[in-house]
Amino acid sequence: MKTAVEAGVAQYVQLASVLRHRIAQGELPAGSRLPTVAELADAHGVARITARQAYGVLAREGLVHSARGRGTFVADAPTQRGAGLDAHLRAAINDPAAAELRIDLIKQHRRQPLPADLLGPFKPCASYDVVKKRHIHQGEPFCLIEMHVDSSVRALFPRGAEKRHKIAWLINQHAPGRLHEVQQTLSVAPADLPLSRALDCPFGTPVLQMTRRVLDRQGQVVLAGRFWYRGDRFVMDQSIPFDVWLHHPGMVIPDYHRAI
Amino acid sequence: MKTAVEAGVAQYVQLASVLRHRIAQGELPAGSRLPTVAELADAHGVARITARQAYGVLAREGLVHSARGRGTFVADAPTQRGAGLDAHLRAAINDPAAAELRIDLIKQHRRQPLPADLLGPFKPCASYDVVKKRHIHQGEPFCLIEMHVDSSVRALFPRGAEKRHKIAWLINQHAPGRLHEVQQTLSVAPADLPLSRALDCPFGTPVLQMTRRVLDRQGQVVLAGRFWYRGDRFVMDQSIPFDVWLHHPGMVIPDYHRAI
DNA sequence: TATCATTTGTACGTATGTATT
DNA sequence: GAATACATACGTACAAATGAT
Repeated sequence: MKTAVEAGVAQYVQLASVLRHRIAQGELPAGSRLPTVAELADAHGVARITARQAYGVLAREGLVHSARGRGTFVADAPTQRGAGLDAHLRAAINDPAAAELRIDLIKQHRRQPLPADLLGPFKPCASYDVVKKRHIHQGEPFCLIEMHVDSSVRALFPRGAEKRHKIAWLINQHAPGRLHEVQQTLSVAPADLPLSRALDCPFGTPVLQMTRRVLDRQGQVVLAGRFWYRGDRFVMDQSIPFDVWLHHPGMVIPDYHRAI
Repeated sequence: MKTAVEAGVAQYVQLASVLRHRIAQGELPAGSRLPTVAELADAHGVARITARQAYGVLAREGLVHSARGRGTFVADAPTQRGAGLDAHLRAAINDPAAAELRIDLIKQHRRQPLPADLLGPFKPCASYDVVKKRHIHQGEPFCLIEMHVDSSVRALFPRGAEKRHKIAWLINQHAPGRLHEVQQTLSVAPADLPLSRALDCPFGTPVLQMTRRVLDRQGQVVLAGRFWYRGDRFVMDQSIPFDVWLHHPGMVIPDYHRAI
């Protein structure tokens, strides 16, 4: 074999993932004609068989269909819609008060300590309740979440409230004014095996990983969580005052002091 | 072969990803002893060579080390590679005034109109200068950028200033107080061919894509840009006042009106 | 109808990577 | 480590379906 760009992952799988993404984003609209196998192969510098296998993967997923002599086409109703085009999914991700959202509780633990990496350089509460859950939109999971909530705040929630609402929203409802600042760190990774199962996406596809802390005025970590978003379902919208953005106060970067 | 859990991905890569995940989660703490190759192989129903290859992947990543006759162990300081621990790269990404940053100008155009998707529902300036560039850290590109700057503001910059400073910082220096609000949208994608070349990363690897608008008090788009970050070099740190985050004002989502 | 270019689908031979026993 | 089998990837070639001439 020549040089597998990324050893261990077949080229046709990688090529398929790029095309899958373009279809989901609407760059290749429903019904449109895709490049011929020869064109696709030449464009990416792979053998025709490899390009055809990539189309085969997408065809089995129902995203494209091929016809001898005519070409390969994007399916009429591509089932997978990217978040960029789905306003409700976009709201489910970005709106703390999002309503059109199903929550699938996986596991709960009471009165746990907060892991050191979630605490960071801040003050912990006495103990935390841990909630593992998935957020579901139109029957498909788009986010896996591990939440750590101050146990004493969690005690204020009505029974089963976590099944219907996001936790930050619940805290704001039952302890209004308590939360003061959101700190979050975003990064990107390929899905490993457990994650690809939890999010029901192919192994190795891009995933957005976020850790988030919500602090009160005293700098105590009231809420901390880890989030994993399916890459093809992730769109984050933000609006930040310029001076806040410019000075990014609270930026938690060890060993770094700006020279101004 | 038996049954590949996920076709197109080698089993040893999948197995390695499971172990990597457990190490990252702390289930397999630093210094702890891992199962023998035979145990690991039996536990997952794979051949011993396959299990050994999985350990080989992790060993090359510095996550584990093996010693003949003793066994395989989680590394003492599980070196998390990537941007997470590189404070200067992290600053190069997040700090508008970042200094330790090389800028590679690719192309420039003067007096262009602003593309509709970058303008959004806002007011445009008369014309924009376009700057295509790459940001380089330690000799390696980590970000490809296409910037559109209000031509009249750009005219204030000293010659060649774009080679040394980020553009938002330049605007703030030469037109202080002009910028008012940052709006950005983040999404995730696999790298297509041109992008993988520009960022010098393998085809199909995760990339973070961002579009950013910076508005003045009148709601005019003074600066707009598209950013593509290599996934393995991307870490974004944010700190947002809770009430700003809760109401995410200016969230630009078409066709969505919250029911409160 | 017949012919042609286009395009998918199938096949062969070879080489290498992966996985099993 | 050896023998074996399968998957991936390359190049090439050709058959079959399609649409246009």
